[in-house]
Amino acid sequence: MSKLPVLTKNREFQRVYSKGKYSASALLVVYVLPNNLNLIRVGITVSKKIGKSVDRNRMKRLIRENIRLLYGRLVGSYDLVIVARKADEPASFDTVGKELRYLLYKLELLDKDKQK
RNA sequence: CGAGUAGGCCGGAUGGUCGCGGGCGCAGUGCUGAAAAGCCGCGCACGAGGAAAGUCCGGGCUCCAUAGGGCAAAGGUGCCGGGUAAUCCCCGGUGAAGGCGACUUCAAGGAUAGUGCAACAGAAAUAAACCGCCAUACCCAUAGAAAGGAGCAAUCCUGAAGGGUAAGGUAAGGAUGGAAAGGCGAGGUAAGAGCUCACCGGCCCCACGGCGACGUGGGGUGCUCUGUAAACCCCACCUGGAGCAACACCGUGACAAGGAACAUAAAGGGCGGCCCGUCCGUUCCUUAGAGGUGGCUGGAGCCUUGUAGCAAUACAAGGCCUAGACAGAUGAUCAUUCAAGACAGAACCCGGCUUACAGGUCUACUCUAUAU
Repeated sequence: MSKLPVLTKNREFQRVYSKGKYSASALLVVYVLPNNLNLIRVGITVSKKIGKSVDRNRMKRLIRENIRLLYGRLVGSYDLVIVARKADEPASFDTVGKELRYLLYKLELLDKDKQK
């Protein structure tokens, strides 16, 4: 599998926020905007509201790992921005994965037939 | 054995599978390219901390200012000596305070340069006679009196020599206070007072020891001297400003702003689906610098040994290369194990300080008890 394509520029994030659709759950918000690159790019944002840098890094890693595992099942040509929301307890790998699958399915990005 | 003091070290471990970051090597054609090279692929080892944190000090480095120097302002530092690139840091001392002790703590110059402040309490707060004590003069009293206490009063109670007034003396005593006119004892006196004396303390001088802070000893001086300088201030010394988003280079002309011309209302689109509402036109010019590369890790570097030094540290020899990202790399899962894992994530780099921290471990020393 090739490297995970990511969003890097602040401009791209702003475009997805302002023009894209979104869906939210307890821990996450996912923004989606179609692009014409014929691939799916992902950006992850964890603000300082989440906690100290150790907690923010932890959250990012959990999201990134889950995206990596789900990437082969994503269909279409989109830019995604995943925003972490403030939680009372530190999230586990499984709850992040569960919410992410739920949100992506709601946004019709997840192909249910392509189960591994 | 128990209680304690000081300092150092570690900060879960091992293995499997999948994955990430930069580096090196390979293949050289699957893609881009004229090439260099890049992407992709394979392999290899490496990949967060003792505080990476707070950004509180000190430097390196970069740009700006500056002939050199001085003065002033502003800020900082403040016992002595040493260390260092440098410091408000470190080491070794001195003094003071605390502890039986190992040891710990200290923003430790100047209060006769000047100014300010000292609440409350207390008789009085930088200077003092409110009470008390005392001799003198006058008056009352010297026997159930005067004065004192109880009672509206008559009167009763206590009890045996004193009491009141005046103008004085006196800082020994007085439930205050952070601080009360050096402390304590003796002499002295009407009562007292450094008034006199011994000891302690203060101040001044001398000698000796020490580079010095200072210490020890001797002599002199009765000594009128409150605290506060993290209050102003005085004295001595130090300091140009801004920071890696610095700065240098390559560079597209994005987004945006302003102006001019055309159009000014329809369609369409965004604001999660609908309604309402609201926003969005095109061309040219000017201002604008998207993006990328370097800076970016080999350095006041780390380890070992030796020499000098009480030490901080310096020097020498040998060995080592140990993160370098730019939406920002350490994760997921399985197994085993133990003491069941705290605080916490590099962002130009060092030296310090401060703060946070589960637990483990080592060394030196002190005290007490027991035993020998």
